[in-house]
Order: sequence, then structure tokens, then C-alpha cells
Amino acid sequence: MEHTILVCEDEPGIREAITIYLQSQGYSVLQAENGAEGLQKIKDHEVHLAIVDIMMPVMDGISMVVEVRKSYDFPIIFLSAKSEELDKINGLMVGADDYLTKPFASMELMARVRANLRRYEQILTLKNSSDAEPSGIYKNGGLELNTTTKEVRVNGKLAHLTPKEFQILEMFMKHPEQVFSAAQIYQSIWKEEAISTETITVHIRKLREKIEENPKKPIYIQVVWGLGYKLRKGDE
Amino acid sequence: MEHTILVCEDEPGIREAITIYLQSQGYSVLQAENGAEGLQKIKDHEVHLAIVDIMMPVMDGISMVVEVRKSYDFPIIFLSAKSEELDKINGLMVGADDYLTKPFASMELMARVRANLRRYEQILTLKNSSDAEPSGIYKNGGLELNTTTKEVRVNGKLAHLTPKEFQILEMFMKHPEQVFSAAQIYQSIWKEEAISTETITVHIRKLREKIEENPKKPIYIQVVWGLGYKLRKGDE
DNA sequence: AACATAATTTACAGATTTTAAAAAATATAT
DNA sequence: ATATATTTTTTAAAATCTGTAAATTATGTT
Repeated sequence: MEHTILVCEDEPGIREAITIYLQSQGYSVLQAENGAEGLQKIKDHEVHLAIVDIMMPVMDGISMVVEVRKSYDFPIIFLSAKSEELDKINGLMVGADDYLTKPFASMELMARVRANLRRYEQILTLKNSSDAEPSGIYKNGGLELNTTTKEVRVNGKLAHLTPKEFQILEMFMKHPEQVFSAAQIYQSIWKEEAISTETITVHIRKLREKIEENPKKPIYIQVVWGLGYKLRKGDE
Repeated sequence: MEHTILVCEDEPGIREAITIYLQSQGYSVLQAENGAEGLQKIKDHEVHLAIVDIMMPVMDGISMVVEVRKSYDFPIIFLSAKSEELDKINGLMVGADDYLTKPFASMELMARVRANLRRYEQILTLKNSSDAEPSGIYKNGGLELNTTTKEVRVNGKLAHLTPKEFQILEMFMKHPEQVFSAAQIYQSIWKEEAISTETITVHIRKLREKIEENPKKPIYIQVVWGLGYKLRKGDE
């Protein structure tokens, strides 16, 4: 799943550096120079995690987070130059999940981002399913894909897909009729530049074998010559 | 119904933050800096749930709870910096209690508050009505797990599970068909980041030995390649 | 129809992941 | 204090998945 991260930091250099690192890891990044701006971004976009410098002009990080916590509960990672400042956020750690003192290693930050996102998602999934909310099901014609049970059904019959096959089908199911080039699919799932596209074509073939009645005449995953593949939208 | 929650925590920052967040969720909040003060508040007001830090001056959380439990049975959520401290409260935990290790996510705390209030209310109504089913029993096919007696039965026959095995099975039984990665299971039960996942795989294997007819061909706990494990939903 | 280009299929080696078994470290109980 | 049970680590084997290359087939163009 694609995550959006808000970087709230007044020093342009640090802000840019963090942004670049995050983007290289496949995250979408929003930037803000101060607390007020950060608050606005959060209202305007869906943010999954925020990295917030404590010392900022206009509106400092602590005030911002107090405000954010009134309506949102995504994880927040605090940045701070002095460890004394950390005493102040100690109390906020209820709302914020983690902190780092400057200077910090980018690796460390990335690890914290990953860990906190995972933890947050864990809480979410456990909460939802206990309330028996069967979210995460995509249907298309005779196809049915469930992202929580990781099951795929073809006309009600269970199909055994490998992880990569599942991810590819998931991508198609979420965007029916949209054409994806092999390179696009590769980037979206492998999170890196595609060197060759043979890999994708083979996976497509395996997928068809499992979900198509007749793989030679696919009705779901269709080729768009010279462009890529798309999932045909079926009737409900 | 309006609930009143007592926050017993010596660090002003944390206390304030928890208060703000609870209030934003519509709860009435009472504050106390130590166990003695908390005890007084409980005597003076009607408290439905308490959040209690274990380490506190004047009167620590454990002494306080021992005292509280002589007269009250509302749920208590313990806060603790070290997981070792939690061993001490083990004996104190009544049916309606819970705990969190610092630092924790606000979401998590709120979720626990909600869950424990709900659970407590359920126990109350059960007590008032005739001695109905003592909730906390999960069934799935020939499996039966009882969270109050900590018993597990396979086709009616008692299986002797270790604590960790029980916790893992409990997690699966509460969320049948949902896929959990080894890291997720670890996090959910150990309450900390997983460094390696071997531990989980071994526990899974031991579990299978005890609940599966044929561990080589498990019908309950099934592997989902590259992703994790899930509990297959059986017929009732 | 012949050609160039794109897509499909097949096969397989190498990489990952899971299972298994056993030994070491911890915790628990007697 | 000692024995027993539980949890974790280690190691090896088995199963499954993934990416690459090469051969085949299909599509569009001249």
C-alpha cells in the first residue's frame, strides 16, 4: 500500500534530504515549513505518518501535535536538536509514537518510519476485524479478491496465487480498465526501476493460468498492444 | 452513557496528554499524581475505568490497585515503562484489566479503553441476568478456546498449550481467515518489534503438534506463502 | 506476403520461505 | 537446589517461488 508522509521541518536542507530518502523508499511525501502549514496539509490530504521538528517558527511542533491529536491518530515521529526538548514531548508520547535527536542517521529514521507505520496498521487491522468489518474485498465479474484473507476466488472457487501474482492482481482489481505497462507494474510492486519486462510477462501468464478459463483467450487480463495490460471490467 | 476515567500518572506531560485525548473522545476525566490521590478520587467520584502508571511516588500503582480491588472491580489499564514491571502485576490482573508498555500509541490506548469499558459492561449485565454463558469462548470447527479458563479443546479433548502457544492461538481464533505475518504475531504478543521470526515459526510448529490431527497436513493453521499464517474457518 | 516488433510459452537454475529437529538458554515449579 | 517445562536459537532439509533466457506465436506495417 502506498503511504503518504508529512515532513514538517523549517530547515530546507534537512527537509529536502528527508524527503528524498523517503521518496526513494517509495513513500509519497508532503512538505511543511511550520506547524500551521503542516496542520493545513493534514486537513487537505490523507496523511499516514508525520515527521515533526519540535522547534519551528509560526507554530512549534508541540502545539501542532496537540492540535493534530484532537482529530487524528496516525503515528508521529518527533525531531529534536536538544535532548532537553525531549522532556517536553515526553508527555506527548501518548499521541506521538517516536522521536529522534539531531543529528540522526537517515537509516535510523527510515527504520522508525517503517516500524511505526507497521504498528499503526496492525492496530487498525485488529480493530476493524474484531468488529467483523469485511473490508478489503474487490469484485469484478467472476473474480473476487480479499486483501485481509489474501484469497482469490474465480466463480467461487479458490485459486492459489503466489505473493507476486496476488500483488499484481490486486493492482489490477483496484483499477479496473486502467492500462498498466509492464514497467509500471514492476515499479509499483518491486518499488524499483524495471530493468527488463520479461519478468512481468511471465507473471501475467502464470496469473492467467490460474484465473482465466482459457489462458489463450483471456477475458480478465487483456493485452493492450504496445502499451501494456488491463483488467476488463466485468458485470456484477 | 457518559464514562468517567481516572488518569493516575505522575508525569504532568503524559497525564495532560492522555487527558486531552480522552476528553476529545467524549470521556470525563479525573487526574491524580500518585496512588494515594487516585484512591481518594475513586472514593469521592464514580469511576468507570482507571489508567494507572505502575511507577509513582507517594503510593505506587501496585499498592494502589491492591487497595482499590478491595472495594471496586472496574477495569484498570496499567502503564509501565519496562515490561519486567508487568510481571509484578500479573497476579493483580482481574478479568477486566489490561496493560500497555511505554511508549504507546494514543490509538492503542483509546482502543483499549473502549474495549475494556465494553467488556466490563458485558460482565455486569451477565452478572445481573441469570448466570448465562461466561463469554470468552471461541469455536472454530473442532477447536474450542476459552479465554477465562485458558483451556483449549480439540474435538472435546483438552490440549495442553503453553502460554505463548495459547496467546498465538487466541489471536488466530479471534480473527479467523485473516493472514498474519510472523512479525505481526510477534509484535502483537511480545509488544515489541520483532528482530527475527524464527521464534514464531517454532511456536507455530509446536501449536500444530498439539491441535492438528496431522501436523504435516494442518487443517487449522495454514501457511500463506511469503505472507504468513492464518486460521482456516471451519464449520460449526 | 514478408518483415519487424511485441507478446506468449516453456524450462530451469537460483533464491526464498517454510518445515523439521535438536540443542541451548530461561523460566517455573517442586 | 534441582528437576522440569518453556522459550529461543541454530542448523539442515524440503518445498515453493522468482527471474532469466530462448523458442514460439501473434500482431501490425509496408
